Amino acid sequence: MPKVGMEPVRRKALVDAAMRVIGDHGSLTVTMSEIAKQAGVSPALAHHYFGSKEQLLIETVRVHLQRLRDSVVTALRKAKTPREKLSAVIRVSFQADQFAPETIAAWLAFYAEAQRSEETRRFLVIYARRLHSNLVANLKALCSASDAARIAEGAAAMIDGLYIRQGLGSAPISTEASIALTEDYLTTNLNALKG
Amino acid sequence: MPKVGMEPVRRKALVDAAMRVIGDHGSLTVTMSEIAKQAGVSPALAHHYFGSKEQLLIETVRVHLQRLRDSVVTALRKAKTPREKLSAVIRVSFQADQFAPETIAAWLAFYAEAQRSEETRRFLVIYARRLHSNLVANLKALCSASDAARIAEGAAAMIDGLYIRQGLGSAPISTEASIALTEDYLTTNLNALKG
DNA sequence: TATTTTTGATTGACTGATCAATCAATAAAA
DNA sequence: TTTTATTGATTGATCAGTCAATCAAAAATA
Repeated sequence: MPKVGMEPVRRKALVDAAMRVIGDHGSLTVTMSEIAKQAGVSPALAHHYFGSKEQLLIETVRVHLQRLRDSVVTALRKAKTPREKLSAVIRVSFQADQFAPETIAAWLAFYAEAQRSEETRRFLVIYARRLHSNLVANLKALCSASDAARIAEGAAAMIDGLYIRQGLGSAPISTEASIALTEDYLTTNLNALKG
Repeated sequence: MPKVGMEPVRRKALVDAAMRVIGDHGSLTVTMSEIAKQAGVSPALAHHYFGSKEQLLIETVRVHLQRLRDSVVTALRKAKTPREKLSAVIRVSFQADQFAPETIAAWLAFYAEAQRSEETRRFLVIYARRLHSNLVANLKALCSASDAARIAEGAAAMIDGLYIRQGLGSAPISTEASIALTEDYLTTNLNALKG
């Protein structure tokens, strides 16, 4: 079996498996065995590459936030005007894979974990700040800095809130409806300033 | 020691202890021992009264949501006009004890748990629906039913989002700022309809 | 009132299961 | 042969849940 150069392959497989298992389970109290099984390796190998369960979970957060970031960067590049860039940021937040119930469940679990794990919190804070600053940067082209800060705060909260409510699955909102609500928030606020 | 009629006293103590320990710990992976210790009783007694850890946690959610509901009812009674009632609902959501970091951490943990525990989800869904319907009921007095539904959806999402972001502690927002943002959302939307 | 019986409250000690983490051993490439 | 990949077996710790025993108040009885 042992071919050389498996490390990056296994790491990716384990990180992906962790996300899937955590999403299905809706909690971080998943066993290394489950994750390893999902990745098609032994639990011992997971420990070999990550050292500990905690480290694997932290890596899982890091990698998935990195991917999210890449999506945002790509979407921002495609958009031309500030208003289009704002829409792009919103759209990525609600894109299909992010809005899947298991993905939401996983993020929810990580948000809870951030209460305990300093490193997990650090990554989530970086993400939150980036979202905020992307919004502010483009809003500034359309209104004053102080208004931009306020609107960005509200929009970010709304995005996160729509997420958590989607996770509950009480009143399942479609991707389009979520985007529409957030877009509407921006539009209404910007119009109110003009008028 | 044994005085008769301790059951309700112990149940309350354990439910309160659970909330505190979960909040401090930022997770539901707390031991019955910790909870019992915090409540000043033995772990065995916790099992005696609640049967299982899961049942204690479910009771904890139920009791605390009930208290939240009572707060809302009281606040609604004091408010006169629909617009005042909307403000009352918002204010209760962000009232001091609800906005404390440990309380937020606990709710976050329960939201995550709702992915697994049918009963926990049921209670949280009931709360979400009630928040929504309180908002809709009073908005209807100020705008059309369809606008009311939309605005309520946005406001509820914003409230939940401000919560989760507060929990992260990245950009700590004050109670007043959170209330202001949500109020502003309502006002701006209602004005946009009039204008 | 004094004594006995009953019952609710309470716990220490124990058990069985689970799980993260370790390690020594194996197998295949280099 | 040395290095890298991989796992089965094992360990040690943790914890939910159980149980038999204790203690003291209350209720019944004398």
